[in-house]
Amino acid sequence: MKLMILDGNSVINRAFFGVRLLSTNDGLFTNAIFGFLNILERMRTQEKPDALCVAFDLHGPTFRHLRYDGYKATRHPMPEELAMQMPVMKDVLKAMNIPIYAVQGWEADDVIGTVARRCGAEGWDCVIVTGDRDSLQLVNEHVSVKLVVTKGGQTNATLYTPEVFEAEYGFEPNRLIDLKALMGDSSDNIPGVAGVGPKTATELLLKYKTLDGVYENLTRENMKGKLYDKLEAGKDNAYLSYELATIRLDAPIAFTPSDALIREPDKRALYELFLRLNFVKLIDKYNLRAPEPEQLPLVPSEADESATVSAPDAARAMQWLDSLAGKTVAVRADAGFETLAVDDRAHRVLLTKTALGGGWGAALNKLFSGKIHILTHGAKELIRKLIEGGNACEGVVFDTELAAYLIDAARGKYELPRLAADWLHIQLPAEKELREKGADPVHAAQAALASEASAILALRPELEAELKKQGLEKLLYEMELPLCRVLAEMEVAGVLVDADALHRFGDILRARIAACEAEIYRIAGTKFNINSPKQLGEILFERLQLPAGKKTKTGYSTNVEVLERLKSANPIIPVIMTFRTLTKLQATYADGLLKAIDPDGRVRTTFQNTVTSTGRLSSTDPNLQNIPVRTDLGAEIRKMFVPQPGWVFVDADYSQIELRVLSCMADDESMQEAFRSGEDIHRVTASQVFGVPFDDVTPQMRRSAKAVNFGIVYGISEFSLAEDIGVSRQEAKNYIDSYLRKYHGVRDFMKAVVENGTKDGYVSTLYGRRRYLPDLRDSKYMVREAARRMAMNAPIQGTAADIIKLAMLRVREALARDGLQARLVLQVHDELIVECPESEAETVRKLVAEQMEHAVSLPVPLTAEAKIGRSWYEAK
DNA sequence: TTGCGGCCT
DNA sequence: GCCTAAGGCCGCAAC
Repeated sequence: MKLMILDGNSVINRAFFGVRLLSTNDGLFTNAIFGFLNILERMRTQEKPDALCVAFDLHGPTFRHLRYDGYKATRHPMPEELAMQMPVMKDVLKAMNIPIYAVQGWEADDVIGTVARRCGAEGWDCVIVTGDRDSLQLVNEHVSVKLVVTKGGQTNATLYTPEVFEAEYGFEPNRLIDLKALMGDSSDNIPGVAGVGPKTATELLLKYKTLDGVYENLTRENMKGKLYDKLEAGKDNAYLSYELATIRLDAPIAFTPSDALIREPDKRALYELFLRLNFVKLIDKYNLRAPEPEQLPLVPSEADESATVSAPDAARAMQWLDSLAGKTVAVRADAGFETLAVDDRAHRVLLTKTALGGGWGAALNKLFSGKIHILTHGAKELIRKLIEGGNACEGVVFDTELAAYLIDAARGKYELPRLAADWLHIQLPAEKELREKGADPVHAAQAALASEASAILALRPELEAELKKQGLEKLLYEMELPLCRVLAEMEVAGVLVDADALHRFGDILRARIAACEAEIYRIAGTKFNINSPKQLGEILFERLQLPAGKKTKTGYSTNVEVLERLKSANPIIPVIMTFRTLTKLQATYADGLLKAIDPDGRVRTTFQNTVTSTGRLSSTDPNLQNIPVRTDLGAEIRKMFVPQPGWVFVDADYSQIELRVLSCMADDESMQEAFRSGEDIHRVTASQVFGVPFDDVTPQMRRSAKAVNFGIVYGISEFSLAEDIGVSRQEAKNYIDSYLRKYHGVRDFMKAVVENGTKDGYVSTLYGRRRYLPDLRDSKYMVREAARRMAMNAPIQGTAADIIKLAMLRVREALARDGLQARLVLQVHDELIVECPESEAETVRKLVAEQMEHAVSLPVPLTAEAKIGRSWYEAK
């Protein structure tokens, strides 16, 4: 039989420092618990013990402290982030039915030693899992130690048997005590013999076997040089250390190995704990069945005793909807928008196209007339579906997805089951599981949908309280929620793409690509897949013997920078670069865009409003925020984006919005003055940084200043700046230094942002949008530096994102107010594109620029330039 | 699914 | 001495 005992404090410490800090929503960090369980399970799999228990230290002095004041005096206090996890860790172990042993006044090591000895007495084997080498002294034929080591995020364990130990140390395990007695241990503040370190101590032990042996042979002949004096002087300390270093085998615990025989966990309790900790995967791993979801009343509630939900016919539905005026309901739509689950707290109703028949549209119009307060998950999507169906879309007052995004934009995912687990500690019945339980497909889907509606209702107060706590209410109610309507309209509107022109452009590209291909194969002397970085690398750096520069983790790097350096080394390089450009345009933009054109000739993107960690929008399916513009050939694509016949585009973009925002947030008088002067900002910066009169700024100086301006916004490093503008690191450093001397408000701001971010755990935009950056406290330099750059960039980028969102609301409002047909079609971070009848062009141009410029009031002017054109290319 | 490369602000 | 700019999306190759 075999027992495994874990040194709880030691293992949880390893876990804490080995796993990234993650917190649940109530501020509890969970990384150490997660890591502990990982280690526990891995060790359990490897060792297959019959019994399992954990030993912990308790607060307060031990007999060692009483024996020697200095004992562990220099020990670091446990970080608060770890301390808060300890009680929960113990709860988890209790729920797992794993016994915990701890004795006041004794260390976990002594408890472990005692347990190990009792195992031996009963004829059991014992495996000790710990991160602390001290326990190795316990190793014997019955006792082994799994030493847990965390290295670069990887946790590994080495099994120490007597043989392994002796091979490494050269003496038997319990001589470790003698070793420590001689050399001491700085981490426990065990003194040892002054002047004797690991080398001398080991040498002495190899020669004289034990501490006693050393002192029995303490003569000037045996101990050369000052060693004799050192040992002589340190004798008391050595024996004191021997005592302190000895793990006791007689701790006062009631224990026999069979007490710790492995038992089934308390599944219910463990499930609750894992939910609280967000350990969703572990719930599966430990096969913890979810408790039955709470049964909510169904409609007709008295009549329906089964778990399925029934749907009213049109007459009953309309009657019920009438009764909802002024009330609040949660609404959840299915993917096909043929069923809406509506929960008004008293009833859960399914409005289905099938049951309502011709009354479907009327029911929707009543539900979304604005008289009923609607809570939903994914308001933009819901509103888009309603607009597409030509229905009313008023009254949406809360969105659990948007709320969760504002609360923590770094999460990335905000599915309802996850929110329900996090905030309500319930597991939503999934459609799949309901089907497995025997519900027919339709009813399973409907029941799942209905429980989601109920979850929305229950989530609202929770999320609202958190929004209030974080000061995010205005952002939700006055920015994100109203913006859903605007975004939905933009998505529905789409933008016209000239498919014929795109086809013609694709044909031209195809021909040029074929020519490049032939030329590349000719020079290479063989055919290969040029699109494969692997094959291309082999051709360039092996077959053609070009000097390989950077490497990626899978092979040679073949990106533009590498190719750029090789440009003159071989004529194949420029052709490959051209090939890359052409195939990119062909695949992503010509072919890619053609695939996305709807039957009416328009392309409809999805604007994601819960994706970026800074508050920006993103665009997918297709991405219309990365249409080429930089190169002439690429910009051709923009000529294919056209207004409908008789209409024009108005394209307005903010000038230097991020730098203007920075000047305000940093309260930097010099930079603000530069913007108030109305002059070209990069030129002003150049003149100030290089200390030359404005009129003497050379194009080169302006380019450098522009790069520094960009770099500042991104959280600059001199290396990257040097790389970017092609100067020495020293020169780049000089630029940055004189920049920050001139704009010292910016310097102070950056410093403060990082400091506050580290202290608070998050940084904020002018309007209170947060970004959490726990990595600011990471122990690894690189991780911390990356977080610092994010801390410096997020408030700037995020505030600019807030401002253009407000501008979009104002533009939409003003266009409607003035009865114009003009409509927003695209947003590209600092740019708005509006499509309008030719007759409205000039009015709209002025209106859009005006609304953008006055979206917010700042100490510097915000300027927006708006142009009119017959294509995106022309209008920009 | 991951890695690379490349397009945008 | 670390190895270096923020935020995205997508196509292709290769596993």
